[in-house]
Amino acid sequence: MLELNIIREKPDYVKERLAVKHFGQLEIVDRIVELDINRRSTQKNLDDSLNKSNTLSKEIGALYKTGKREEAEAMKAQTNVLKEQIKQFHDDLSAIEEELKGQLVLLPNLPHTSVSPGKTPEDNEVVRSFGDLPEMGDEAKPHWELCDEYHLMSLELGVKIAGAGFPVFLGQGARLQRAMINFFLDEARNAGYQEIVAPLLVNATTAFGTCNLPDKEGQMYFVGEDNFYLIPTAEVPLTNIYRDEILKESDFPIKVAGYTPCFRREAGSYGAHVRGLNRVHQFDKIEIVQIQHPDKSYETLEEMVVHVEGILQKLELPYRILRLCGGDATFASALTYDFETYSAAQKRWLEVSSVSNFETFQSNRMKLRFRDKDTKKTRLTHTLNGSALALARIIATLLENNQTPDGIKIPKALQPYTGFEMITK
RNA sequence: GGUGAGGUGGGUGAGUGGCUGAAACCACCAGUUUGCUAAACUGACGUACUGGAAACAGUACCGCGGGUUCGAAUCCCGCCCUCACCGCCA
Repeated sequence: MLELNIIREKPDYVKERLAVKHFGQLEIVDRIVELDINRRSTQKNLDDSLNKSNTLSKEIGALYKTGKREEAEAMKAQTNVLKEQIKQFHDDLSAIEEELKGQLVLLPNLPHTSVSPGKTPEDNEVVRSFGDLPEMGDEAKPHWELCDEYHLMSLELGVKIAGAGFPVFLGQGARLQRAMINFFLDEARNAGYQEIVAPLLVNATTAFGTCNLPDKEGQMYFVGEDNFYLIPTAEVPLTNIYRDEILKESDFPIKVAGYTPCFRREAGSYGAHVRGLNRVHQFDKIEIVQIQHPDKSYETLEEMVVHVEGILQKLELPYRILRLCGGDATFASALTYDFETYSAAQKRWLEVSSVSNFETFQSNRMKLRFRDKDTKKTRLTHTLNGSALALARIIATLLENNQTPDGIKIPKALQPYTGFEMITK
């Protein structure tokens, strides 16, 4: 949620930046400015009326105390008019605030100045690439064939147990998965992140805090019986740990990491390129989250990018980093880097990580503040997060790129975790 | 699931209709004292909104929402949550 004072002070600048994200409903900005003015004058009226009412009440109390009953009774009549006014102003204010919040929640975050105004994924800027693309020719098998051949994963079994898009990992496939989880968590811990195990079900307030509600409501599984949402990413519980907090500057940076399964309905996204593990309803992910001082958040973003790169390099996977253009960036982020690894058999890049700075967009919703040591006032923090890493697709790439006639090679860094060097039949 | 108790500031906890935005104590912060540390002493010490250049002033908030009353942390109603015991259970 954008900060109201930016909209109030620089509505044209806000519109200009929103245009970079190809946000069409710029009239919302004008409506917000209008509502804000109404809100303030109504607030003033309410406060003034309340002030009169409070003053009268005190006088009445004093009169009773000194035994002047008749005078007190006479004064009570005056309060009736005030009471009606107060009720009216109060109702008006509530209505205005409700609409204001409703409008505010519709605006996406303003993009960072480095974000290009492109529209589609093709317009994303490749920041850098690493590693040589594997050349395997046409006999390279896609990971879904490899999974069958080596009995690593079954989507059919998932259908039997749950439904389409719920993979069941088997034997060496399951062990590979567990190895990666441990490897990624160790990497995060070595980089200074506190490891956290958080709930997989969250309430609506939490989902709102990280902007998953109302913006992406249809993307989350909802447990109606108890009004819980299944988390689409650990970002949701991990960031909300700090909701409604006022931090000290010495608390920065807060670095937490957690492994969780992630649940996504992925409504409406079916087709040829979502085969196998490319897009599933449940996958495992290690998420890193940082809460940082506004002056340092972009340094932190770079640090997180370097962290993800380090993992991909240890896994010996060719990757590239994209700076998302305005049209492809997510609703809440100011700047996002996507990481893609190249899958040899599918001959395409697969997104395996997304690292973002949300600036104050989430913290404003969460009322996550810190006390500025100079001004002593509270300010909103910046929040950042990134996948380090998302599992299902990493496994897809790894299987495809490391296939040999004798089996599938496990990268050296992972071998201590898997306990085997090669996946064999 | 059943029964009972309770939700007050960072923490403990007082407060049953006006003098309470809220005692006291603890913690935190600043300072004094002190070879250092500790202790002791002094002071400051909630959040948000509105008006104001600021100083400052007004308003709201004692789980949330409504109600009674001139006036509610305090009385009434609904909801949420927590704790204890019993039952069930990994």
